[in-house]
Amino acid sequence: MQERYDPAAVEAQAQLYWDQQHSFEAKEDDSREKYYCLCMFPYPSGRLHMGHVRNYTIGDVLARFMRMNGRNVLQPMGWDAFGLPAENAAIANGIPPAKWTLDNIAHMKRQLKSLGYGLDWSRELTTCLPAYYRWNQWLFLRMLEKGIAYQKTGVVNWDPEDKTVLANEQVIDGRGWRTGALIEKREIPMYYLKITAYAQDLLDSLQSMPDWPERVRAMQANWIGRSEGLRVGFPHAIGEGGVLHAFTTRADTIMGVTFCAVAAEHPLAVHAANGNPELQSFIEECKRGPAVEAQLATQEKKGMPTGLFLTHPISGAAVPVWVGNYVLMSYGDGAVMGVPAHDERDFEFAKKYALPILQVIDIDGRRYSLDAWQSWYSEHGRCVNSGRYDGLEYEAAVSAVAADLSSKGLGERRTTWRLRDWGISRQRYWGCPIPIVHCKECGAVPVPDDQLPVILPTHLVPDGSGNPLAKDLEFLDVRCPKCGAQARRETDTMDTFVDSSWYFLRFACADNDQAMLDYRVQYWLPVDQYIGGIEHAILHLLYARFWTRFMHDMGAVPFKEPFARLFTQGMVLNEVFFRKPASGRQQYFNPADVLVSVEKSTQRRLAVLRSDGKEVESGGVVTMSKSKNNGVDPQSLVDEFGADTARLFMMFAAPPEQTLEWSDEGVQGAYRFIKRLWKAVYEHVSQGPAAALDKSALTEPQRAIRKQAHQTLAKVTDDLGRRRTFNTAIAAVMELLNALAKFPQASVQDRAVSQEALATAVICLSPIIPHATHALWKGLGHRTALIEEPWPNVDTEALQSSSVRMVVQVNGKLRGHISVAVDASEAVIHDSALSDVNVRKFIGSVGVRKIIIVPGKLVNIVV
RNA sequence: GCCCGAAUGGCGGAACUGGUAGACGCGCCGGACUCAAAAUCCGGUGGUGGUGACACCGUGUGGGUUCGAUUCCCUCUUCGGGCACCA
Repeated sequence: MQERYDPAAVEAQAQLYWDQQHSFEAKEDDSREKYYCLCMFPYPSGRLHMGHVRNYTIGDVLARFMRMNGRNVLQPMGWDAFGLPAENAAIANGIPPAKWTLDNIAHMKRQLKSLGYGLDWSRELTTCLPAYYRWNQWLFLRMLEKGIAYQKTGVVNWDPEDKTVLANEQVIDGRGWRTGALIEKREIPMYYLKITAYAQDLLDSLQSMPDWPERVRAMQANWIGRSEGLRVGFPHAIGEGGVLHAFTTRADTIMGVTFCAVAAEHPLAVHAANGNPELQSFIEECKRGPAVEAQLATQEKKGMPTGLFLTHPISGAAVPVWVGNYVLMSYGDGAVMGVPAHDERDFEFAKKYALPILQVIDIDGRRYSLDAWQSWYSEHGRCVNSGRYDGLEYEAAVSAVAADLSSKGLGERRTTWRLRDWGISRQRYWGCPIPIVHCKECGAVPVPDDQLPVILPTHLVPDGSGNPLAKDLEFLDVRCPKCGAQARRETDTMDTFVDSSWYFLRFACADNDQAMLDYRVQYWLPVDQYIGGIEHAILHLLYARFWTRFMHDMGAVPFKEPFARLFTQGMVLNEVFFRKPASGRQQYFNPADVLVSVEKSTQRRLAVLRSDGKEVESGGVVTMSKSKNNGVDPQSLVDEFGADTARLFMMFAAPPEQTLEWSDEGVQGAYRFIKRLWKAVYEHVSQGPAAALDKSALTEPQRAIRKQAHQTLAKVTDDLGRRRTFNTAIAAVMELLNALAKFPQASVQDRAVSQEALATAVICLSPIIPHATHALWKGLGHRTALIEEPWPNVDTEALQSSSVRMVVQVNGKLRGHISVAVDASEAVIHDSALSDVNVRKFIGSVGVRKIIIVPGKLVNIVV
């Protein structure tokens, strides 16, 4: 073998071998247990970023590990190729999104290959090609048939200058990102998918998904947000009279209602605004407000009285109606009953507008003060000032109120969900066309299956002024499928989350051009291990679970949950640097181009741009992203040190589930380690072949090394297979190598033990640094390729030892160590611990009160 | 604002089920090799006190449970992720 570690040569050779052997092309084989290992497919933004390298290395380590454990592994890859960035690039450079996207894919595919991932490229899929997206359209039509897809109006961000719809991301401080124009909200017709029809099932199933992280299940459960309460009716004589409905989970506080607040879009608000210009302009202001929930929740709470009154359903008192900018039309009935005494938001609102606050819940006679909100105000307690409900506890009060309201026809128990239906219409070019034709006579007509796919033209170049599809006559002009009259194609495209909601199914049969899915889905699915960033914990994963349920209900797949086991990797973060010009867009600078220093006198951190030496602002440490320009290009690592070093460093830097703040200090250490391993093997084999191991004739140091080798194997097996802490697995192998470096190579059995230990180290690292270990395995004299090697078993005999070292504590503080026989009795351990000089010093003349023994570990003497 | 996480040496992190805090790596310091440097190898490295054995302090803050808490409970702070049209 070569003396010098040459990553470029070693990696090219290993990759060539895998290619020639078709090592990663997965074949269905009923006699073998399958393992479908899937990483979230990338958006082809141009180049791989560190998040990709982290994601795909985790996946590859698991895939290779499971392969060595005998599983028939499928690890596919594809491209989430529709989306906004392609249009932005088109606007900036005048290149059609199709060309930009496909070029990016070609480059990123080369990068993935250079990293040595064991991917089955024969199943590659690309969502922006008709071969894939035709099935989006086909399934959308099935959803229409079942009433799961339907049309209603939705609100979008409208840039009046560019006359275009903007994504939330393109709205900065209420203004369009390109024009700086004030953004308006517009209501337009859109298609929705009825995910709420599955709300209960999506929630319930979370209970029986033990192999999903607890935190992801908690986030999804909260997102679905089931809440049980009462839908209360407030009768009124406004207009032709009627009932205003408001949902509450706190019917026990109903006697504390001093106002009701409705959303700006609510019919009562609209009614009141008629002939009330002041209210009209307030409603307009609310409508201009933010569309994003985070901004909505943090904005100042404002309201205005409508001058209208409702009747309290129990007391009959008059209740004023207000319009509140914090009331969401999309939740419940778009109205809330205001109980300022026991709801923090209502309290704040009532104080601001001098509305009465009436305490109706008491907890242990605590003193209620109107001065400031206290957290106990919203806790469950006993009704007071509530007439016939006085003295009732929460449950009893809610039941009593429910019964009374129900008898009056003014209330019913109701389950409400936070989850809303999924709006999939996008007024954008670079997405999957929604297969609908608009006919003057027939209305919205679904495109018949035999006319699918509706092909997206690929030559258009968006210029920022609206969807180019809407100006493309060749696309627009169409005959109505029903009546044959001149008609117009729908120009909205689908949300890209549609594409990613079923791609994992398609990998089973990506080559089938006759059907969306086929029999192979039954062999490969569900996905055994899904791996992706924690940022997808809710939306993508919930949409995929919903989509799979629909397909299950139409009999297309035999399961409801697509991902048996989920692993969420932490984000890769880096500092953000920017300058904000007096006008125009914020400009971001890559951290590589920024010099950070600390001023000695003031301890102030100073960041300057290398090119002009002038200061830039720091925007904190956040996820690496193209839009914030704080990414680090992993290609530079691969170019300088090779793929194995990049992989090893990424896996060693932090446990995969944890957030990783980028720093490339330590890359050298990873490289150095591979070189040391290489050198250790080289020096070992250059003395000729090692003799066979004779386990019965080992010296104490030889036994010790053997023990450590097998302990390492046991730890790595557990760390890779169960704990998924690749950093500690690597550390264990490093320790083994450190021990081996101090181990003499004098005798024949020394060399035999070394041979075994080195082979163990190489095998243990092979899922992580597959190229170098591929070469080292051959170097160690093996004829077969490492990729075909089964994962070894631990020799439990090697782990045996006769004595054990125990810690001795006095009152929980470490005071000494003892070494006793493994099977020593408690009495022997006592005597041994009490005879330690230092221990005796701390016991002194005080009597021993208690002795606690943790077998094999520790003795604690309590005095 | 709401939901979900996280916080340990100069830095990344380890301590898996409540039982030796700081494994492993980086950096730094000292040494070897070298004309010199790089590379490599050897030794040291939480803080304070002590020549030393060793002692005391120490896991974001404040409290609690326990023989024993980085680990469990409560409080607060800071940071990260998500909030439905970025993907």
